[in-house]
Amino acid sequence: MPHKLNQIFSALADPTRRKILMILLEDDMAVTDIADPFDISLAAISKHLIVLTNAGLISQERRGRVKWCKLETEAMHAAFVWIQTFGKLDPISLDSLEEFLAKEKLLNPSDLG
Amino acid sequence: MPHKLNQIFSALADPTRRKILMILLEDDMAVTDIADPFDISLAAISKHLIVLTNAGLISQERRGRVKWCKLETEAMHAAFVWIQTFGKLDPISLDSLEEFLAKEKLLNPSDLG
DNA sequence: ACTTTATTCAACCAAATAGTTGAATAATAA
DNA sequence: TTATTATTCAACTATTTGGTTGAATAAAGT
Repeated sequence: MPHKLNQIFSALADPTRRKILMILLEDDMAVTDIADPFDISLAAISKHLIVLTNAGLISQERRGRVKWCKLETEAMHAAFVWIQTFGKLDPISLDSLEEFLAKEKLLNPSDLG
Repeated sequence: MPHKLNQIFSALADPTRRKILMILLEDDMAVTDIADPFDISLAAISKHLIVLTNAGLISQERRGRVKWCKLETEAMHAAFVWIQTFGKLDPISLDSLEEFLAKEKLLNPSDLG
């Protein structure tokens, strides 16, 4: 029973897992399809998905022999709220705005990792 | 040279480090004073502070024999922006931009007027 | 000069992490 | 039934992590 935030931030700390989350932004997906753009084994991806599931960042539902993965927003929101509550963030920064716009345009997950 | 977000999220994943950050919200502090409320060794705290420093979440400045630690907001902001951007990637919308700006302002109410 | 205070270093340990490979399970297709 | 496909399990490895202790360094204070 580790604190949820531990698991959430820990899950987000890995670039492969962040990339998986971005891929899932596009659509719900099967494990094999998620694994496709990566160079690591399917078993490794499977483990990453378990970590993401335990953190509550995604959910997995088996239908037939395929396990569908979908984003769950609540956990990410919890992390967001923690940071927001923490406060002390800069006032409107042009930097972050530019970064935001750049990323909006790209939509290439690998560029955001 | 791991990705900055790796280090930031990884640093935030540990409850001791999150607590240290909150303590530092109150004021800049020396290592020993930060360590006071914890039950672990000073050396362990020292290591945590190095992790936080490497992530850019705090800075340390030696004055005399005391090393002063202070929050640095930029790294936290980067994590914040990443999460926020994550939620907004789906549609490229003016709405999301406006929302982005609105939230930026809300973070620091004193800048509103 | 000696002592105390503040912090880190070095060596170690146990547990966790991210990866591998090969076998196992489970559902569908031929 | 026999393959094929989708996913996980098991066992292993290398690296990282969070902690310990005791010694080392550095700057004051007396």
